[in-house]
Amino acid sequence: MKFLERTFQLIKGVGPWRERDLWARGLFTWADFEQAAARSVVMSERLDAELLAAIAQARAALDDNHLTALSKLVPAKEHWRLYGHFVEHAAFFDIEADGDDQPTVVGVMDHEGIATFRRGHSLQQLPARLAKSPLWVSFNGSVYDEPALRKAFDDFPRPIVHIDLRFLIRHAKLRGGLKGVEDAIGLGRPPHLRGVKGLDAIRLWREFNFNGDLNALRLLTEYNLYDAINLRSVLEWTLWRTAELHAWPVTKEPIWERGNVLYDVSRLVLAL
DNA sequence: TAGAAGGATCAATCAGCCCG
DNA sequence: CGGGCTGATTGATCCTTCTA
Repeated sequence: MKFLERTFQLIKGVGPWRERDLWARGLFTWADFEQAAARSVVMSERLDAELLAAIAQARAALDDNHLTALSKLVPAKEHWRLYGHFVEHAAFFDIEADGDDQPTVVGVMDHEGIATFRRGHSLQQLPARLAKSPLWVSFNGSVYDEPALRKAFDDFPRPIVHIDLRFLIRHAKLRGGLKGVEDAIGLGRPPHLRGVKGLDAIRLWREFNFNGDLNALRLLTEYNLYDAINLRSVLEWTLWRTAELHAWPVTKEPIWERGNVLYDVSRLVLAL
């Protein structure tokens, strides 16, 4: 799906309003605009010239896989459009915490696969792992997870782009928490994970930490990894649905299948 | 070309929301 | 609950266009 080249919000002077206006005039992509601007004035001489230059810059940055340059050209609100071009550089992550917002178990899925990090064991390796991915995906992570991690670590890495699904799902006319969204789009979880919620994570951690209950840790870890993994399904579903709602032509790319990764989850949990 | 009006973006403020 | 960012809202500013 080509989302990036359908936005014109690349310069000061073109916001959501002008963009909608261009779409309404039949200009949907950068190429459409370039053709129209070559024939006559589209917005104004000055804005046309600036937008043409910005489009050229964006094209060049795309060719170079230059995420930093692109993230500066496109307003943060539209950063989700970059995902399709940088799937290989994305990290999906979710944290569990104790009652004091101290991270206990953190799940990550990136190009290398899935990984779990736990306080008192492997949590110190988390910053290095996340630092490998310049694009982060989370649910409410810009509000909760990232600040909590920043508080827990002296020098925590920063992403170049952080896509927070909490706000993105509104593009697909959805609201609510991650679990609710999963239900709404028919994304399943195994029976023993149904009904487990964020607040249960606090209890499960205590049962492991104070009583050494290994089953509690297993359940907590599995729950956490499902949170992280399902982010990808929810994100891709949301993008697909957004395209559908806008009637953007969609080249049918199947939504990511979790199968192989779910097998890895079982292995990882059993190895605890 | 100059002045003014209209319209769109931008900046600041506020409440809502979802995380553990 | 406590935290804190996003998105909606409102007011201010900039740009463009119209008229003479």
